[in-house]
Amino acid sequence: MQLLGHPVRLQLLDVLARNEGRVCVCDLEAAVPVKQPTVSHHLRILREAGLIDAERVGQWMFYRVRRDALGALRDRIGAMLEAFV
Amino acid sequence: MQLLGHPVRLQLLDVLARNEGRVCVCDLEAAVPVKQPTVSHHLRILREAGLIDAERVGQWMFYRVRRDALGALRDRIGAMLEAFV
DNA sequence: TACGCATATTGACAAATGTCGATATGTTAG
DNA sequence: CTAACATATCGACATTTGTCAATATGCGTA
Repeated sequence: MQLLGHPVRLQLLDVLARNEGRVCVCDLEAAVPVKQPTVSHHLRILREAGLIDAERVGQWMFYRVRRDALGALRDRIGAMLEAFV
Repeated sequence: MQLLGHPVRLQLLDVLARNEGRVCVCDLEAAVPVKQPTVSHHLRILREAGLIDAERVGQWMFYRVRRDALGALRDRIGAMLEAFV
């Protein structure tokens, strides 16, 4: 849950979700108010959580959302909140 | 979002959601692995976020979930995640 | 009034998290 | 092979967040 509690990570997910295909780090970096090492840091967190995955293409790394994982997360969070309502 | 990112707050919400009426701090304290001042701290955070509210009854404070607010939060989070999927 | 109880607040400290500069790793082009 | 580029990792530091002991506040009772 605290994965989604950071604005930079939400922005990254947002950009990745909008761009159907893959996005390189350089583009993500441009979309977010932190420097490149920090972008890599957040990308790693998202990747280790299984929400995105990465693929090397030439000298670039391309990331994309795992819509299945995000769907499952949405379901889990929805169920949790539903139990509170 | 980071409101829901702390286990103690989730436990508090859980207890409050289960008990339809009101729950006093002493009962909440028993349900959670932190000391009383910390419970008060988290309760304040939840209250300031509008997710619960408090009422004084004699020497006790009774808390209860605001199911409307949690419903609204669920909807907002759901919509957000839906946009990512 | 004074005492005891329930909760809140304060202040200090600890732990977790975020950030960045410097540098390492891997890639392509010449 | 070397240079230039893209990204990752490291290490130090700053910020945020969580925690608790001590204390304050508010209420009921004698």
